[in-house]
Amino acid sequence: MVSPMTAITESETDTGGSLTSLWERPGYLIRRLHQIHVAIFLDECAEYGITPVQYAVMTALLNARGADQVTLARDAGIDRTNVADVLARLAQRGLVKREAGTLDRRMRIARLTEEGDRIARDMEHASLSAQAKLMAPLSSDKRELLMSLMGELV
Amino acid sequence: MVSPMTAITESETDTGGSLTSLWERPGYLIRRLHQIHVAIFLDECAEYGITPVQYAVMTALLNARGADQVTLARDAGIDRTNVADVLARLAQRGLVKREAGTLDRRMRIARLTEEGDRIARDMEHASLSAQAKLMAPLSSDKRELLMSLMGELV
DNA sequence: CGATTTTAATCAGTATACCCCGTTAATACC
DNA sequence: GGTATTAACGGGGTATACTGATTAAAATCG
Repeated sequence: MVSPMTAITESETDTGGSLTSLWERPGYLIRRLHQIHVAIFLDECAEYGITPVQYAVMTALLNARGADQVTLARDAGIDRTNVADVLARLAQRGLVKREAGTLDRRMRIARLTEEGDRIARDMEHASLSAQAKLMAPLSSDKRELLMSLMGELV
Repeated sequence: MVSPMTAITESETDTGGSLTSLWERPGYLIRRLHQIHVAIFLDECAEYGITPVQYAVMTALLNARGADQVTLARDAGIDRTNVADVLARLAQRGLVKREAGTLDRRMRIARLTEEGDRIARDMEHASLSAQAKLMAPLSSDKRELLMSLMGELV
């Protein structure tokens, strides 16, 4: 019984043959989970004005300082073309700088600026807080279970 | 931490101190899962040219034939303003028609056309196939476990 | 060595998804 | 009655995500 309580029962709506509830399907649950996480993250990190994806890229740059866009895309789990957009936005805000590669001049190596480095580290606690809120309904056992199950699929 | 911002001459990339792996965080796993599901769905339903969200709206319309946009948004788990966009695209393709409500004339009741109804039912197997592909790495026990855990969070 | 292929990045275009604001019309409430 | 409240539309704005096509540099092969 996953019905999202639609209290509207006009004669115009016919809650007739229910095939399969949407919420018994993994895709919808995953999409909703994703929406909820983004909302929580944005709320928690509102003071920084950084989105989850931007934070992913910044964290990837923090771990491997200096990376080309393909490596960055793989590390952060983002499309290659999208990395360029995200980097452009971060660069516009002065959090990231890009230089032409010396070894391979096709590449453009992205690095965090000092401010980008500082913000990325400051946001650590906000990120952890967002995770905690997201997983709050579950016990720690269930959290680990969920993480390992999702890890198997990815 | 290693000295910040030192010129890296030889390799340009410094796989330095790893703080926390991105993939040990729930948000990244959820985002990746979402991306993977969308990709599988689009691939599986390429012949119909229907996106997951469009299919969600169509399925919601299939279960409750005739629904206003607010109800539709809640049932499908989509933003209210976005429902209008999705419905407009579906209406343009002749899969959905919208009529003014009779009981509450503020509402516009959306319904599937015959073609929309047919396509929605035809896509059932493609949707199930996409789910199967997504959850393939897990045993049926683990699938149910994952579903129930995600259900708790949503 | 020259020619082909592969790769990195960019640009253009489309679609989702969320947010804000204001407006209009109809309903519901006091 | 008048006053919220609600449903939808309109516009604009931003960010994610993908598809192509293109350019330039590198690697590979004949």
